[in-house]
Amino acid sequence: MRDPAVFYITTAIDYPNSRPHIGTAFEKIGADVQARFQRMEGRSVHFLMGNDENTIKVSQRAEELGVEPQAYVDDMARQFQDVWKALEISNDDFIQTSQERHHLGCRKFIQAVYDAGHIDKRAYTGLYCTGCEAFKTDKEIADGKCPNHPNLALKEIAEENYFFRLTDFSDRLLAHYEANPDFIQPESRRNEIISLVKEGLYDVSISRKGFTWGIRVPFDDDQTIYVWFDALLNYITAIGYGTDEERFNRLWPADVHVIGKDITRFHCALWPAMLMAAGLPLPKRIFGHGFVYNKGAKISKSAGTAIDPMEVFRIHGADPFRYYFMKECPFGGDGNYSDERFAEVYNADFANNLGNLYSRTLSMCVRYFGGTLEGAGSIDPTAWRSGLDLDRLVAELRTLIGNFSYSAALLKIWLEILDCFNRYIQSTEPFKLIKTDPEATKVVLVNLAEAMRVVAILIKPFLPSTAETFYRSFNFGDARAWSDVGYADIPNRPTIANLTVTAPLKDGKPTPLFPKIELNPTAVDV
RNA sequence: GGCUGCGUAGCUCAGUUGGUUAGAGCAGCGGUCUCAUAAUCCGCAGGUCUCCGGUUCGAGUCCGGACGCAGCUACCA
Repeated sequence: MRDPAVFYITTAIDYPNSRPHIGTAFEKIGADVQARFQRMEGRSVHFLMGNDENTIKVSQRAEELGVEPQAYVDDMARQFQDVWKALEISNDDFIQTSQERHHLGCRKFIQAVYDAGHIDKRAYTGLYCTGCEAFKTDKEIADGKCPNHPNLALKEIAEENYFFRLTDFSDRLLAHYEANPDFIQPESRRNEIISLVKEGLYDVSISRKGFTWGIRVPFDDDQTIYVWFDALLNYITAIGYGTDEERFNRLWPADVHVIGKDITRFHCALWPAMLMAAGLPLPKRIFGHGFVYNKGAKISKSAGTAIDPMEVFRIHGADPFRYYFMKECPFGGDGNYSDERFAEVYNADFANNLGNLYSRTLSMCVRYFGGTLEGAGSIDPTAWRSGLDLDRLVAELRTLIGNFSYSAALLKIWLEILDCFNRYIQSTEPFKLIKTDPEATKVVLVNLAEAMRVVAILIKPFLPSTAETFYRSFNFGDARAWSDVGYADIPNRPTIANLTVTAPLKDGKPTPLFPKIELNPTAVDV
């Protein structure tokens, strides 16, 4: 039995044919929020990401560029990781499927499945383009021709390939879905997969002949392992399958595979069947997230004013970017991006609300008390949240985040915590109170500082930088290190005698964290 | 063509096993405050829940159909 404190989470590995785009980023952010949250809950998290490099397209692309495939994929892997780092993705590992650990694990796996009798050799018939020197799938064919070589006729060629007997696992798969209702999420995806399997699966071709880039089939040197059979295995080869069994047993099975809704079938049908064939345990959960559509940008692109969503975080920072997608696009469903919508959300939720709370709180502490609230430790800091059932709220948030309901969680934090925070200031009016009763004002400000601390913890999984900035704006870290703080710390203020503003100030005022986006006045049609 | 999902306020979405006047945020409008990034706070307005039919004492919620949108249909998140 695996240690229940371990939490192993993965994302889909990406094709390095092009740079990371908004869809891939959406997935990584969603998985990252979960990873960060689980760490805060005290789990020993292992968060894996990677690139899918054993495809024909990689070798073709490398050839076009005149570089070695390995050099090409290494460069792309570096570029991907640069982006993930800029988005504050906290993955613990990044696998490239061209790495030796993956090759060794794949060969061991396919051999095990072969030995167990689930793989056999059959004729594969497909349309072959002599120009590309490759088989073409239906999708790659336009009007019966290869789009790259429209003058050449496609040839129907039969080739001996290895097939995985997926069909044999239909009943066991259905039984597993039945026994484990949470295996596939959200619910709609689960229904789709069940009906897919009920309609009948096909045995799948898992090898190809005559390629040099890729993983050799151990029991047949002429063949390389083909796409999905190789790609899915990254989840186990990355953690030591075939190279470090002790580590593998410590981490497997995965707690959740975070994937796009388009590849649920591979993860929910093929992958479990492969694991069954090899006698390995199945992952506990597979979450198929939705897609982000880029409607607004498409429209404004023609006007030449579009900002590539992937540039947004370079302009406004990773946190507003992360917030936008986690709040505006329900993770299990689809969402949209547009420059206008981004600006609206940013201004309303970041500039006017979150960032402004930071400014007004710190500025009053500095202005009225020189930045130090003496004797804060003996002041009750719960008045700001009177009328709010914080314990209940935190419990709800934990459930929501654990279920990937990020947009609902963020909505709740803004609506119930931040609004409560603002209303407390409004009702106590410390800016008036200071003229008549400095002691009472101090009590209010100690409460505001405490609200800052609570907000910092609540937003930590979503907005790591902002959360840290909030927490470090007072000297809370002297009593409880930021890196250790989790939702369990929310009810317990660390014991600090004097609260001090430690945030950087300029002319006695904090620098606005999120300067408003000035909206271009919309052109008026006359 | 087949399968799946969706269609609720100007925009983005909540609406639990059908049950009282359909909810929220943003945008809009009016007022208020001045600590703060002209932010906050209070209030107002805004919906024949795509359409047609059915089941029911009662339907946004269930059933059938129409229209529209999206995804998948076996190697693109």
